[in-house]
Amino acid sequence: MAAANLTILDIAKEAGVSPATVSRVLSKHTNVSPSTAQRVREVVDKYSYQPNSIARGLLQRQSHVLGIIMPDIKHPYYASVFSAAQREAGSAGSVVQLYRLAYNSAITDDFISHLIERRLDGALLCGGFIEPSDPKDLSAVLKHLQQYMPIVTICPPIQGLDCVNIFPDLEGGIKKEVGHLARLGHKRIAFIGATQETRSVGERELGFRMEAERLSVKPVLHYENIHTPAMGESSVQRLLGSLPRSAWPTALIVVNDLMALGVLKGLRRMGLRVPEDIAVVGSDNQFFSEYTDPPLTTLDLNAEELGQLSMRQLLHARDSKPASYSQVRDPMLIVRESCGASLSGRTAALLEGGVYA
Amino acid sequence: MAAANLTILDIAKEAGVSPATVSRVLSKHTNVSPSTAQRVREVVDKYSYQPNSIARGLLQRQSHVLGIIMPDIKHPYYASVFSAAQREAGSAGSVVQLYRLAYNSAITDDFISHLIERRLDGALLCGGFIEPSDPKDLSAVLKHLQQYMPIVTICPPIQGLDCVNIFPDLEGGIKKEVGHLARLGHKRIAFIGATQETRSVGERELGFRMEAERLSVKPVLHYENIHTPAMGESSVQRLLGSLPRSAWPTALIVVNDLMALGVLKGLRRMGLRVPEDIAVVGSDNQFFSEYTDPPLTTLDLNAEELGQLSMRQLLHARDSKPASYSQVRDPMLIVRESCGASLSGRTAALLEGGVYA
DNA sequence: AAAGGTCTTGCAAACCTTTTCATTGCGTGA
DNA sequence: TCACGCAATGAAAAGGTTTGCAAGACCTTT
Repeated sequence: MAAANLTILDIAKEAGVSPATVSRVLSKHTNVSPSTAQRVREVVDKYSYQPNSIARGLLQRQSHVLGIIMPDIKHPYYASVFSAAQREAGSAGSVVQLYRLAYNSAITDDFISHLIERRLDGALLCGGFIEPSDPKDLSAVLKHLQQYMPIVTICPPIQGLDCVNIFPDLEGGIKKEVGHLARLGHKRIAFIGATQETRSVGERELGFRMEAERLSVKPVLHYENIHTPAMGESSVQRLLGSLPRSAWPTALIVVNDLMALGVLKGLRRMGLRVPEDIAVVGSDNQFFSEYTDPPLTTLDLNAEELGQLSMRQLLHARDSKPASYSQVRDPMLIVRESCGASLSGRTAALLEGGVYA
Repeated sequence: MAAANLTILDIAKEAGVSPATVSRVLSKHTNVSPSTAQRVREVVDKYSYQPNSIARGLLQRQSHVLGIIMPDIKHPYYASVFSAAQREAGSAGSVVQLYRLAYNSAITDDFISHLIERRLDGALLCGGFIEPSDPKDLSAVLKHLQQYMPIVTICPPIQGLDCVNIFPDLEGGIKKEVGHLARLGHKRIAFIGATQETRSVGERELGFRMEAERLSVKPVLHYENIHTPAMGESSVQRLLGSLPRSAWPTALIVVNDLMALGVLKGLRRMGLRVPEDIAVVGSDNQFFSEYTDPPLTTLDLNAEELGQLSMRQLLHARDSKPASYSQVRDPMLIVRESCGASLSGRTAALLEGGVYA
C-alpha cells in the first residue's frame, strides 16, 4: 500500500547532500546555505516526500499525540470537551486520540498500560470516574501513569493525586438552582440523579442537600441507573407514581439535561404542564436545552472552555512550562422558562448572578 | 517525566536472556521454553515494563492508528459515527485519532501531508466534503493519500475515486418522506436545506425534486447558510414571512434534525401548531428527535452501523484482506407525530416500509 | 553410533530520523 | 601573513524494537 515509501536518504542522495542537511532544511532551517536549501526543497517537492513522524518520535521521545479518556463521545458534554481539546492540541501541532473508558468500569492497570505503551505526550482524563472500592486505588493507578506522562483531570478532584484539575463547582451550581427555586416559592424540590457517574452526581447531591436544608426546603431524592432521556422519562413517572399527589414535589432538579429531556416528555405524557404544574431545571446546558418546550432552565458548565483550558495546561506540562494550576469554574445559571420564572425571570436571574436567555 | 524509562535491553539483561527472547515472550510466544518465558515474565512484571509502541511501529510499518476525518464531532451524527468506529478499531487493538476538517474548507495537500506524516494505518473520511471547483481535484488529492494508506469514505460517492464507500441513500430517503407526506394529502411541501454540506444536501434535494414532480407536489426550496438549530428557527420564520399565507407550504422537510429542532421552536413562536397547522419532518434521526414536542418524524440513517461497518472495511483493507465492497444503506422512515400521521401512523409507516415509534 | 530433526536462543541488521561532534573552507582582524 | 571565528556540511551514533539467519542443544530413527 505504502507504495511511495522513500526516505530522507533517497532525498539526500538525489539532492547530493547528506541526510543531516535535508533534516535541517525540513525542520528549523538553521545554518544551511540558501542555495542548498533551495535545491533540497525542490527535490522534496518533486517527490512530495513526507518525513516519517514515527521515526522522529522515537528519537525525540515526543509523539505529539495526546490521549483523551472519556466514557461516551456521544454525550454532548463530552463531545464539547473533546472538540475544544482537539482544537487546542491541533493549533499546537499535536493530535489527539480517544480512549473510551466505560461509565461503570474502573481504570485498570491494563488500561493504563495501553496508554503507556503508546508513549503519549500526555493524557486528559475526563469524566466522573467511579470511585473504586478503595479510594487509594484510583490515585495509585494514576500516579503510576504520571510517571510516564503528565495528566490533567476534568472531574471532581481526586484525593491524593497531585495534578492539574479543572472542573466546574457542581455543588455550588446546584445550590444556585435550589436557591432560585426556593425564591420562586418552591417548598418541596426533588433531585433526579443517576447512579452512573458517582462522583460528579455526588457533588451535585451534596449541594442539593445542603442548600435544601439551609433554606428549609423539603428534598426528595430519586435515582436511576443510567442517564439517558429514556431513563428520565421513566424515572419521573416512577417518582410521581410512588408518591401521593399531595406529597408531590413542585419542582424537579435533574442531574443533567439529557435526562431532563426525558423528564419533560414524561410529564407531558402524564398530562402535566411545565412549569405551571411542576417546574423542571436541568444542570448542564446542552445545545438542545434552548429548544425544548418549554426551554429549559439550567446550569452552564462551559464544557468548551473546560476542554480548551485543560488541554492548554496539559501542553504546558508536557513542555515543562510552569504555570500549572488547578481551578474550579463557576457554573452559570441560565434562566429560561421551565422553572416558571418567565415573568420575573430577568430579576431572578440577576439575583443569582446568571443570565436570562 | 518519563522517569521509569527502561527498555527491552534492561529486561533482557535482568532476566539473563537476549532482547530477542524477551520480544518473543511478549508478542506471539513462539518457540520459547516455558521456563524462560516464566522468568522473563517475572522480570517484566517486576518492573512493569511496557514495550515502546513507537519503536515497534517504526519497524513493523504499522502504527495501529487509524485516522478519522470529520467536520464536527459535536454534531450528534458525527459523534455516533466516530463512537462506533472507535469501538470497532479498539476491539481490533487499534486506536483512533480525530482530524477535524471544517465544513467549508476543501481537503488541501497540506492536510493530506499531515495524515501521511503520521503514517496512519488508514483513514476514514466522513462528511459531505465540499466539491472543489474542479471535481477532479478532490479525487486527485485523495488518490495521492491512497498511495500511502487505505481509505474508506462515508459520504456521497466521489467520482473517479476507487475506494470502499458506505453511505445511506439520502435521495431515496427523502423520496420516502415526500411520498409519505403526499399520501397524507400534502400538496405543497417545502425543503429547508443548508448550503454547508453541499454534496449530501444535494442528494437530498435531488430526491425531493424528483419525487415532488412525480407526485405533482409543489416544491418550495429554501436554503440557509449553516445547519444549527438557531438557523432552523430563523429560517422557517424567514421562509413563511416571505410568502403570502395562501402560498404557505403545508409540510416542511428539514435537511437534518438539528435544524428541525429550531424549526419546531420557530413555528411555536409564530403561534403555529405542529402538525395541525403545518407538518414537519426531519431527516437524520438523532437522540433528541424522539423527545421533541411533538416527536419528530424522520429518517434513520443508522450512523452507528455506518461507523462500525466502515471501520471494519478499513481494517480489512489495512490487513489486505479481500471482501472490500461499497454499499448504500437504505434509510428507514420513522413515523412519529410531527407529520400528522398519528392516527393512521401505523398504516402509513407500513406503506413506506418504516416503523411507527 | 551416526545422521538428521526439532526446539530454543542469540546475533545483528533493519526501521528512519535527529543531533552531536568534527571537519572544511572562508573571511576578518591583528 | 597568521590565527582565529564562524558558517556550512557530513559522519556517525542513538532511539527501542522485531525478525531472519545461524548455531547450539537435545532427541529420535535407522
